[in-house]
Amino acid sequence: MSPSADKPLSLPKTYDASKVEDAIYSSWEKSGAFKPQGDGEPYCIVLPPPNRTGILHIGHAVMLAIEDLMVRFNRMQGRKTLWIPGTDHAAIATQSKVEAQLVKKGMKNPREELGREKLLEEVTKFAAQSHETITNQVRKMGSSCDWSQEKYTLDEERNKAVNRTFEMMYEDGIIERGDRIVNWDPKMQSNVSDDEIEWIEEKTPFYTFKYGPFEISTARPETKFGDKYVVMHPDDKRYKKYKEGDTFECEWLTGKITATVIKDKAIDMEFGTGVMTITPWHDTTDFEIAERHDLDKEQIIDQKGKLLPISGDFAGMDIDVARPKIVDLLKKKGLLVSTDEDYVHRVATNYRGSAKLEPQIMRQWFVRVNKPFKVRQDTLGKWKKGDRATLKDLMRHAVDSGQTNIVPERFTKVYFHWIDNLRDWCISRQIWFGHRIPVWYKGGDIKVSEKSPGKDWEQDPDTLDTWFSSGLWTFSTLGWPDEKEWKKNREFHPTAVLETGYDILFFWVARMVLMSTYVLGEVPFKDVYLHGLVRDEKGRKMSKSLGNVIDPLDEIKKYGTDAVRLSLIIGTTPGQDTNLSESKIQGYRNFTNKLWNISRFILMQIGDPSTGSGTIKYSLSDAKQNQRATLSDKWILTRLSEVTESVTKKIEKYDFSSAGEELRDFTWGDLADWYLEIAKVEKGKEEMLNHILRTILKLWHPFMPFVTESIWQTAYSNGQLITAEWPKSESGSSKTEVKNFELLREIVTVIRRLRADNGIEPAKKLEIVIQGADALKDQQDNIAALARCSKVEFVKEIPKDWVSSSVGRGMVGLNLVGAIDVKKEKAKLEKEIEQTEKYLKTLSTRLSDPEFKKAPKKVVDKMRENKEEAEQKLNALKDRLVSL
RNA sequence: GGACGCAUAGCUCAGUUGGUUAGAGCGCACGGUUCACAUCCGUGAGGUCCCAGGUUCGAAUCCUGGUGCGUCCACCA
Repeated sequence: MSPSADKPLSLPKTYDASKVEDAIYSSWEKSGAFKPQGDGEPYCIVLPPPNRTGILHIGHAVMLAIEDLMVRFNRMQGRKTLWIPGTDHAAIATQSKVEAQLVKKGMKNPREELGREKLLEEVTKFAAQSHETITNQVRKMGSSCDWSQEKYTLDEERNKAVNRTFEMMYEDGIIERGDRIVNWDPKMQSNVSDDEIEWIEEKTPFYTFKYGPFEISTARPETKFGDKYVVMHPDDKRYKKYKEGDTFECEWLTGKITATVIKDKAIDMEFGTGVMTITPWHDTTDFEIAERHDLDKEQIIDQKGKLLPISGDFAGMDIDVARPKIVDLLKKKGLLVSTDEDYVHRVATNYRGSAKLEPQIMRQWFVRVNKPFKVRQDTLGKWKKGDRATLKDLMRHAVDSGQTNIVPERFTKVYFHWIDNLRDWCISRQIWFGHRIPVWYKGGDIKVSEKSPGKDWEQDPDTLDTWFSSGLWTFSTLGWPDEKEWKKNREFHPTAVLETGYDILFFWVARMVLMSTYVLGEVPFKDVYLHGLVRDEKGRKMSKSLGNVIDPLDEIKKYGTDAVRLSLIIGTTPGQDTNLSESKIQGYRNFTNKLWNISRFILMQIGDPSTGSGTIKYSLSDAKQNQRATLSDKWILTRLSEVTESVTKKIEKYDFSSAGEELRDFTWGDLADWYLEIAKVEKGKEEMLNHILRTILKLWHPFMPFVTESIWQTAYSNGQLITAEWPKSESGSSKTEVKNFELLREIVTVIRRLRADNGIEPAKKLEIVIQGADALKDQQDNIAALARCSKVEFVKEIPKDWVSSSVGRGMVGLNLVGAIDVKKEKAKLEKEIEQTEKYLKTLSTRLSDPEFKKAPKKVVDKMRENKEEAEQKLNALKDRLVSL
């Protein structure tokens, strides 16, 4: 019972996370607990690979906290659990970061100065360093992933997967090369995909010029050199007299030109004059118009952002420099009609570097999303092998058929909308870091092959979009296309869930669906769980410039990993952005310490927990144990069982926040504040306490792996908590006991309030009497201890000169001899009577309404019960008032 | 222009098929240190559930309209 003198517990008063976390982590890793074990149902998550560009940020921390929670939960439930870690080479991001570093060191143009091989060496070196940093940080978060299976998006095996997929798609005709308009980044010297565009608002002068008989407006006069088509809407009455194909002479930038009238529905009649000239080489819409009408396309701006000879005197000039000069020229020619200085439009920038993008027509590789091909497998359900479908069809079907489920559900709509608007995916990039396109050229011949087909063949210099390899991630990490590896891991695919931020739903999630359904005929994951963005306490995005960035590693150092994890899980809902403040983390640090002290108290109560009587399970269905159990035991066991069941269900439903909150309320509000207080009075609870402690440590483990494991290993010498069995809820519950215990709590609270209201110091012991709670007659000692009273008595009527208050169906009285103010006491009672009467009235009207019969029985019963209780309470109050 | 989300206590947010007199954490006020924990304990104050209609016996919850904030997509000559 008492702390055993011969084996003093070495638990300090305060939990110090920084002292134990690293050791615990490496003990887990060494023990092999992170590896899939047993022959339970397979459960697999692939870690969204962090980029090898820098350090772990708060978004990663959310991801790791949630994924580790799911993984630990499933592992403890006996599933054969595998969490595969890895990193992403993040092609453009990484190469441009290294280039920027080299420029900072004094290099002018790293690509020219170093050449392909040397630059790649530099980038690879940097990526290796980043890898060390980032994986150590992933460990710091407590992530229980199987490091022996770590993968890299750019390693040899993943390259095989990429090449194999490329070959398949090329064979099926859905990878094609073509001259099309792409988003060219003049700074990066590469194109980027539509999804990588970030639109930024910009105020630019908006000029209106005379163009023959028309007026046209533009914010970009520097692109207008080759313009020789004037386009209007076919239904525009203002320009009825002009017919498609009409030509006219007009004075323009480089002198007289012949322009042609084109009619196209892409024109917005409301905008500007309803007429525009087009620059097909440098504008997506214009390009499409030109394609429709088979018009000439001319390049005006080169790939470095300088004007070409077509611009005459401006040739070689930077576009920003040329623009005002071009306007001057047109003004001198008398062609400038007006200038709107307040015009705001949106310009396309690269979301990774915020450089302005310049559309260009270039020869690139594309994945055709709308082109039908012969489906390779029957496994998707909708198609037989050989049926024709498009990649879009596959992507839509995966979610439509319920094979993949998105949480929260509303993102399903967003997903479908994205697919509907999806254009062909440009996959070639003009950078060197990444998977080289497995295509070889010799004269006019093209061959797709991993290795050189022979002498004089030259490989395509470009690399693939980083998302091409990321798209394969769920199965390339499991060994595909290597037959042996893939066979070994086949059981883990489709993976259970893909957990990531909603901001990369399009970039990544959708592309994984595309790749997996195409290559394997199988969805990549059963569920998608999307978490929200973490913002600062005012709801602003975290950014270096605002100085509001919360670095998870700093917080871990200060408050411990468990506190950081809880702060990211509790109070957040899927798909919803959350605000995080340091004080929130502090609050959860307090809670970890509370749990520590709860455990410390229990361990001191029960002495040596690992020996004891040997019985650790405590069950109400065991008659012997049931007989010995007190009211508080039955209450806490029932609650524990309820909480176990509810928390399990909530985690299964991805409702982590609510699960954590419920556990916290139970641990702090029920266990610590009530049961442990009673345990100080009622003795002989060793087995109970042991059972409760073991259960809550297990329940908390997925949320707070470190503190729980630390306590577990201090208390129980055999085994680790990480691989312990998840608790099961009991079938037997004691509803009456729960109710009675709640009444006990209410009585104690009422007494505490009475004391506070009457200014009685807590140290002063008092006599109390209770009227009408006979079920609690054996609880005098507990009530006395909890409410700090010297004597508790059950009576028929409360003495006149005692202060009182209603509780449940009865009254509680407190001996304040002589101090009672009858007038005040009466007023208090009258007010309470009034409130109760009002409440009764609403209940009565509702109950007597014949229509109320429509309500479910449960509701009606509950309301009847409430009414009865209120009536008894009213009687008690009235009696008391009379007696005064 | 299209779609989505949010609006509940001073702050951050729960509130799961509509059903007790709407909740938590933080903050605030008051009281408390021997005996697990001051990273603690106890008590309390604080709400027109954004507004207006509607459906219903019953609405924070469902419907319609509006206001404010935010996000995504498309377009911007």
